[in-house]
Amino acid sequence: MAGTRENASLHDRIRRDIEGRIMSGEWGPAFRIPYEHQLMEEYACSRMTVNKALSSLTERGLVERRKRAGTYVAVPKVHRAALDIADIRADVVASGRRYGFALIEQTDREATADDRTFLAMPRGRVVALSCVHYADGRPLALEDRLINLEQVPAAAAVNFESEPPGAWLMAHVPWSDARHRITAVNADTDIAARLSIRTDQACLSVERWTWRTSERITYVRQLFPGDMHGLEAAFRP
Amino acid sequence: MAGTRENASLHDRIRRDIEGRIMSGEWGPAFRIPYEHQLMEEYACSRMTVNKALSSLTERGLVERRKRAGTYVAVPKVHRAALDIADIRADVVASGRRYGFALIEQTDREATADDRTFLAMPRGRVVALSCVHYADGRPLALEDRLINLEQVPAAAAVNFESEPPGAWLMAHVPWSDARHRITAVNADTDIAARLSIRTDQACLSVERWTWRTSERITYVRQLFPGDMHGLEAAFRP
DNA sequence: AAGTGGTCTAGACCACACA
DNA sequence: GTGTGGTCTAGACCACTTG
Repeated sequence: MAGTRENASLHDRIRRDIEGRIMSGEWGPAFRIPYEHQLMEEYACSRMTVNKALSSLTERGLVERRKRAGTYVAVPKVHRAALDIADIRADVVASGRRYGFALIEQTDREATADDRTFLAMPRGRVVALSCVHYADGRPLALEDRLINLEQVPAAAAVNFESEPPGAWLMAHVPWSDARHRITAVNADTDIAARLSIRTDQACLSVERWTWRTSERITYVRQLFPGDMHGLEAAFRP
Repeated sequence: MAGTRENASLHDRIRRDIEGRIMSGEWGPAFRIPYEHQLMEEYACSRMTVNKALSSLTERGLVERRKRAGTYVAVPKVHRAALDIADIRADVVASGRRYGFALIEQTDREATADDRTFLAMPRGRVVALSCVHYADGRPLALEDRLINLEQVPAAAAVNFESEPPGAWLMAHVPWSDARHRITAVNADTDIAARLSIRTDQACLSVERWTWRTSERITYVRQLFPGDMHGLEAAFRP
């Protein structure tokens, strides 16, 4: 077992040790991990240090702790993946491609019935946007967005021709929560025309509802040609 | 500000307080959060307690800490979403639907060139599986899977007609890391036949490579009809 | 040079779940 | 009851970074 990191804190080393034993299968699911007092002796440290390591493992879902019973290796039930959905412009620029942006439509209107559903607002004004993101000159994504003007009045004064709405919102509006829905859809003729793909081409649809406290800030649907874009997700943050 | 939870630990309350100030926009991006010593006085507690709250916020990506400089509200750069990809059988059962499973093919073979690429193995034997998952009698997903027999020799003796491979692996094989790739693809005639959908129907493709330490355990691709299945992701791990 | 956060200690009391 | 983990204290030393 070469390659153990030297420059790590003690609680980090304890965590890695236990993690290693779990990952290798040495300590299988439902195995009872030594009590904190035993680990204290083993590592010759205080209980807080041991506790920090075990708490970290609990947060990561690798172990389960029950008072009086002890700490057990968890039986994994799901693949928990961390999906980093970046602002499209930042994503394109970061990958060294040339970013382009075209605003199709920007309207400021009293919320329609659909708008009110998507933004869970009883009434008020919204900004509705349609735009296309380009990477190296090719259409990368078609974006349809609603912004709740009751929550983000400043959005009414922004000209989204110069700055993509996602980037503007990310930088100017604090948000606390978001839900994503990822599906696959066939391009209709309109979508196909916007994205320069054939009708019926499979597209990845990423929908996102963004909250601040209990109020919805924005709803967005981004459509990516299926052959041009995939979401990559790594296991656990 | 009603509704503050009473039965929470102190570090939890501190974390929520700060979280609330950030979410509400009161403390915007790049705002300097009070020093730990100030928070100690404000909450009349020890530094460790304050530190625990701030460390938690750091892990969640809401603040950034720099020695000598202080703690600052982070500028969010990505939407980090936690994607829980459950074992399909568990998922179907949990949603109250009837689960069905059909094994199409199970072969035990010397790894082909493709197999070796997917599993990053120089040589050895693999199990290759094709199967269909059903929910309430309708095809929900087409699954193609490779299992590295060098790493999971027990898989050679399993009859996957009675137990879906995903469920078996989840319960029997410890794994430490996984990568996911999510794309949209058009169904070819073969896929369409297996899933009882029309050719060209958009499908959600979820590919997963699973590691244990540095060895790859399994590769799987699951295809869901785009109109039958979406992935839901919540903000934050 | 000084002040920040990172880490750690050696105790302590408590709630809770199990025997 | 008893022993577990959950939480907290009042200190301490250190590394790092910035003024």
